Amino acid sequence: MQETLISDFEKTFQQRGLRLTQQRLEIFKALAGSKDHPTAEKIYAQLRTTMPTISLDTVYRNLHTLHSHGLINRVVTGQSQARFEANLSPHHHLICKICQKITDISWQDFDNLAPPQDFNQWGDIKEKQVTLSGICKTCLKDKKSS
Amino acid sequence: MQETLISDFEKTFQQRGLRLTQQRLEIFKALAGSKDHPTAEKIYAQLRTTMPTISLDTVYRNLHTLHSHGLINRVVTGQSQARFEANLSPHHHLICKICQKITDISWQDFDNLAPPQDFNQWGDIKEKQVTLSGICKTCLKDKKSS
DNA sequence: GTAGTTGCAAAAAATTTGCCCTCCA
DNA sequence: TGGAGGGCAAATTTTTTGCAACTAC
Repeated sequence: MQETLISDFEKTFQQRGLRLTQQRLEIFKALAGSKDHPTAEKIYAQLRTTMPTISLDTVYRNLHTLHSHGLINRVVTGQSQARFEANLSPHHHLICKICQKITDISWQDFDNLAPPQDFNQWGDIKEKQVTLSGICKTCLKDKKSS
Repeated sequence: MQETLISDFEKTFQQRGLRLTQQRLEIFKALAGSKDHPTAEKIYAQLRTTMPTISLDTVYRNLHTLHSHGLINRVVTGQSQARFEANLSPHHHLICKICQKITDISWQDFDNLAPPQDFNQWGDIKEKQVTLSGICKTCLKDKKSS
């Protein structure tokens, strides 16, 4: 399943005339292999352990490239630090206001809900997604004990 | 209606022991009186015309203060620059991927939809909101003509 | 070979902080 | 009048860019 993702990734690269560099592959693999919607800094820190020469600007540059080619998503949050994910299938997010942890969720009933007609006057709607925010179990416990 | 907002604002300040300074009032009024979900920079630029001595850090500081006291919202977006609004009633947003314009929308059917039970295991959900993104009419036209 | 990419360093953009003076409660 | 808040400048944080060297195609 991960391999499928990666071979799709390689194909898309060829189609677009982008070069498949080691760095790009590693950045994508890091995203595809994690569930925590990492920041650029986090990806950088992780990759440095196995690829000590990679630079932070390469991570930023490629997150931007991958995003603009629709290969990764930038998560819609209320934070200023960008968070990314390789999961492109429609889904939604739960965000903890304290620890900023992001959890993927699916919400079938919402997905089946058609937006009101008049939204179409606005223009061309490409994505609809729900952001739920609050305080996660772990942070609730921490609050009580402190 | 704006006056109600502002008097609520003043009351909340008293209750919390926060001081009602000219700057805070102007920042709040700028937000309450605009529909475009401005950034800190935009508010600063606007206020400078009538209050030339206000500083950008005061704007930032107070947006943070107002937000942490629940008097304003930070809009959930996929941008890194923070956008704010004084509209605290539950509503949703349409965001243009090109010009970044944010439009308020209401979506009754969604508001009536209860989140799946199992989301509650996650913790305490405080807000649920929809972000629709795409390309607005104006940007669609610009694309065609270019 | 050569255009697209990288790493380095520096710059830019966005936001926060320390310090001292001011002004609101 | 005491202390929260403002303005200034400097620092941090997050992200972008210019450029020479490098490498995938």
